[in-house]
Amino acid sequence: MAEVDPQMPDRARSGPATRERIRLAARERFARDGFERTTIRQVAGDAGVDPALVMRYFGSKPQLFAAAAELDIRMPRLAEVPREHLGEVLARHFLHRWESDDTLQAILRAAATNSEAAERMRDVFAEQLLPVARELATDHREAATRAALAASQVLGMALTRYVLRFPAVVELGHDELVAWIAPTLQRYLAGDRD
Amino acid sequence: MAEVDPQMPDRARSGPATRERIRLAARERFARDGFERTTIRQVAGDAGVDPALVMRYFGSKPQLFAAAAELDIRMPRLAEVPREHLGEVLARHFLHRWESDDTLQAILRAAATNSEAAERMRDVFAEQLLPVARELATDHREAATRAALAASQVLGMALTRYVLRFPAVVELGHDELVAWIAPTLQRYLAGDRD
DNA sequence: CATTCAAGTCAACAGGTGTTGACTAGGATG
DNA sequence: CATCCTAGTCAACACCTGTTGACTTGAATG
Repeated sequence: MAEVDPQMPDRARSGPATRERIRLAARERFARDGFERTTIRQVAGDAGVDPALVMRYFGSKPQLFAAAAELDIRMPRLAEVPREHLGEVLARHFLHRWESDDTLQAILRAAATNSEAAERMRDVFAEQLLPVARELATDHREAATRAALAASQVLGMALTRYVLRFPAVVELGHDELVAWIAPTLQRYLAGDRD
Repeated sequence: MAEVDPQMPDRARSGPATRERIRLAARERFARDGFERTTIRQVAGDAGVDPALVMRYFGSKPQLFAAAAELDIRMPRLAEVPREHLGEVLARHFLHRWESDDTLQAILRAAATNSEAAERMRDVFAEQLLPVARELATDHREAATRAALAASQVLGMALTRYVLRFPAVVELGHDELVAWIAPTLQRYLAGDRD
């Protein structure tokens, strides 16, 4: 039977737990420094572990990134949202999503130089926005265009706020940012062209 | 007196010319691969030159990047543009600007991991859009917000089109793209909040 | 022709990288 | 107690990086 706190020297010697500690440390580094500037030795150091253990658990640096960038796409219930408020709900959702953890920042920073990360970013937005656009526009091609345009504004906001850190964007509160951006998303997804 | 074509073995042995060749090769690499993945040896190879010569001319890799990312900010005459067409003129200007050479792509890719490049990107947009916003909004703080929001859409477009290569954005022609984005810029710079 | 000075090359350095394989703890099980 | 398997460490590998200093080339000048 397993003892309760059998006076562990420093930390429990549990496989899955350290694996998760490594994964989170990697996510933070990738989010802050991007793919190439993040080193296995740094991640190992942050997790209090030998670099070889990182390799043992994840196989290679790209695989470590893939694991660190895993994302569960939680979209809000949009069926019950009135069509004219879709832009607002989406703007608020994405803002919260980008700030609740640093997975998306990690993917974005890495995507600038890593084509796998770029592909993952495309997939994320295809899964999140395409269904919404398809429900509003019957034409598939037009729906894809509208979803991508909405993505361009969401990503532009994320880029200027979290990566390039434009002061004027960083200083805006959630409500202000939503007030500015929601109408843009609304028009891209459901509006006319002007 | 200088001979005209004195049967050069391969290329003229001119300092400034090779320096410029190196600078352009570096710009291309930085635009394609970002800062860290670009190596001095690659740039030297592209320019048909020894790596040591790159160092001799530019001093260090960051200084090489700074030289490669030099940009002359050519803004169109905006004084004679009717206020209600500002968005359209700007959208078209930026689209052309991003595609006429790869300097901005180089800065954008590098900016994801390099804080100097991020600062340069902030400066570029401060110089380009702030004056426009200031002419339309008397309040300096509001002008800065409006300029930054316009920047977020321009950069979001550039990111999805040139870096992440969202198919739906890549496939759009200039006119279509302008038709979609111009109203957004117009509203950010000169419109109400909704 | 001899000199000179810029243009350019060569070979090496010191340090950091991802990755590997052999080794060592350490707690549960027989 | 002996065994066994997982968790973890150690030391090294091969390679690539930015950067340096000594050297060579080559064309113009005196």
